[in-house]
Amino acid sequence: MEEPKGLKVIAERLNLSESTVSRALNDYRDISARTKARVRDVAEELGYEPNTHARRLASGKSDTIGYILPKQDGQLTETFLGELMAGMAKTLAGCGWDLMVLAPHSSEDELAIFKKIARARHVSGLIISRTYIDDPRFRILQDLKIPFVSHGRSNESANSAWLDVDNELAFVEMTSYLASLGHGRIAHIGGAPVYNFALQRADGWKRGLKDSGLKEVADYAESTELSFEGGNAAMKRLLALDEPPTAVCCVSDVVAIGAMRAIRDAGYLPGREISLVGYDGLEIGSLLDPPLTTMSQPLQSAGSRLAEMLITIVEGKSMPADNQELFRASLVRRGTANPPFEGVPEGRKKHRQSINSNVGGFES
Amino acid sequence: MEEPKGLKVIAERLNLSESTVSRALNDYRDISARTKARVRDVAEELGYEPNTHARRLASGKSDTIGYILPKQDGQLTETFLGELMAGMAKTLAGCGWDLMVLAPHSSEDELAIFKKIARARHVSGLIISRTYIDDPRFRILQDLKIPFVSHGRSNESANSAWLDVDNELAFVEMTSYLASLGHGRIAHIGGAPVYNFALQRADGWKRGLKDSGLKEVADYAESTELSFEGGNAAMKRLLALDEPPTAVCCVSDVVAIGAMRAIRDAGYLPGREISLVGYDGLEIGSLLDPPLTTMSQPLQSAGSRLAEMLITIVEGKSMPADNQELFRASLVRRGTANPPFEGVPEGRKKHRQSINSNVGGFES
DNA sequence: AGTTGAACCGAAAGCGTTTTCGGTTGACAC
DNA sequence: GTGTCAACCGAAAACGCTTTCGGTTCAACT
Repeated sequence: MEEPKGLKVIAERLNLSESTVSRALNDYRDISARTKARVRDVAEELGYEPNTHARRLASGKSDTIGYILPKQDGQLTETFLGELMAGMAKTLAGCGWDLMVLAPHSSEDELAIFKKIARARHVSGLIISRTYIDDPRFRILQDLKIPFVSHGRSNESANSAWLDVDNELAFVEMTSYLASLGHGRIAHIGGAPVYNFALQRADGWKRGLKDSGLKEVADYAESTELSFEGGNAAMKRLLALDEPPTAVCCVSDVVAIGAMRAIRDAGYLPGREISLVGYDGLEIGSLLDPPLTTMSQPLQSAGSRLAEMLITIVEGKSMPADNQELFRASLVRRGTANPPFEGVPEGRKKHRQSINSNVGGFES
Repeated sequence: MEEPKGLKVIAERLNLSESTVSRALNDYRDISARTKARVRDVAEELGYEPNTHARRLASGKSDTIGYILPKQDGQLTETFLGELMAGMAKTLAGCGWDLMVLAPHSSEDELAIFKKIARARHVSGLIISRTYIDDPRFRILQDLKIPFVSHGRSNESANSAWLDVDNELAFVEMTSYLASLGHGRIAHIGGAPVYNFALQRADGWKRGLKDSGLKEVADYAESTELSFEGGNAAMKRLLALDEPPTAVCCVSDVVAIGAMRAIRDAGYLPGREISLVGYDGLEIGSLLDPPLTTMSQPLQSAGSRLAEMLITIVEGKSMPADNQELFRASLVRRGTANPPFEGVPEGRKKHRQSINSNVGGFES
């Protein structure tokens, strides 16, 4: 049972040296095809698996990349983690690389992790997400010479590698879509202006308004935290305006769901008196009543692409700045975006009316 | 800039041998306290970080555990991944261990991963989840002598390590709770009877019925896939019964949400004519209308505990069978579980009534 | 004075690869 | 027959750490 493993045994079996076996396995070109074949056969037969640590020590490579888990501050914002990581892990595995996850407790902890990696080099590249508009991590990682790619852009990302969704375009489309339905008073509930995507989405909304020939009303630009309560509160403020919007672009599905609730509580029906569109494409949105119209982004492929990009960078096959990709979100039409309601505006005052009587009626 | 790192420099600086430095850093007891302190100081000053691969090669340990990502077959079932993994990663990091994630494409691929690990030993332990009632992985991992702990039990888990939620107890409590509210006709929408948790939850429901002196009606035991559609379909079947239940225990929140929709579509209001309770404690449930009553399980701490258990097993400090822990789920009272509706049973025929008029009214 | 035994530390042998550097062939040309 | 050049392969030195095994020193007992 205690068979001595390693290159050694397979070398002895073939009367070859260990170095030859090693080079055969690694497909060096100064080994004859015949020898390679013989080596491979025996390796296969013996179920040989090289010792990862020895290999990495000798080669000086780590074949490992790390993914920094976003802090679990929000609640269900992490719905996408599974898919994203699966995407990364699979393509990495395809290249013989490993995926290590790092979960910093705090920002200082994150920095400590960076420093450790810079020295120990046991992780040869990093993927970060949840980028801020001004994100110090870009500078830090560059200074530490740690290869990385970010899921999301930043002001600092001009010459680093990133993959992002075209948030601005998504919100241009979203806004234009609502305008094309006939809406003229389109508001925006955005996220805290520290996150870069929040900024981009707000910009997209503004551009969408302009493209549609609508003017931007200052009161229609709300900003809130990325939560149900945040969306709820923001929507309440919008509803309290003298001239409330007839449609709302929400920075995320969660915020949109909060807004839906506020709309309901005010006696309206989301998608009828007030249309709204979310962002993220959460499955859960389709279970709502009415189902939430939203923009969805690719995740599995994003994870996969992030991994690919990082590998080429780590291997020096491409420069970071040459790896900047924009994915595109796509509109998922469900039930909450419809032409403006032509009915009695007084509905607003009747709080307990039969607002939900046409459940599901939008989907048919 | 190219300072030679390693034990060597710090040894030279102190006129010590590398071996002494190594042992000082690793807190061997045959090194004087004074020397240890000096070594540590210099190490600190130099920002020394041991080379992971060299260390692992020499020591024969890998200090790494792997987590097998559950297959992404379902849709939003992976909501918990972020929290769980954060829990694992953090406690592992505290012990100097790494977390590697593995994402098998298929069952065969999973097996291949196991085999590779068994040989390469670059991962010294595994955490698996989504256990089946008859789960071949337990045998395989034992045969391959790979230390592991499962998140969830199985028929095969008698003498292996696991951490699970007491699913049965949770459903006993859930059922009893509904009974205590006055319900006499309590149904169950369960999951596919391959998953162990599905079985346990069904058992809990049965025991809960018995404990409450209710008899088990065969028609009330539904089984379906873990999705919105599954819950929806199952609920429709229940509603079509001559004597539909007045309350339903659902195997998951997602299923419960599907069921809610079916209830609505039939012209009832979830939580009024028909009560229901979900399971998982998804935040999203609180955003529904009415908010979903559910059982929630601890996740971050589960991840943390899983990691702790596995470490002690890998280090040989405890036997797998001595690491079996049952966590407890807790009832989250929201809006969908209430005393039986005393109103007109004819409500059932009026499809388009004002069913949503008392939105939120259950929570005050 | 001799013995014992902690208490400390150094030398050196690994750990299992990769990789550089030569060395040995044999073929082919001159 | 000497030289040349590929084509192949082996020896051996890393890689940076851990760990075993002794060896020295010095205090404390006989």
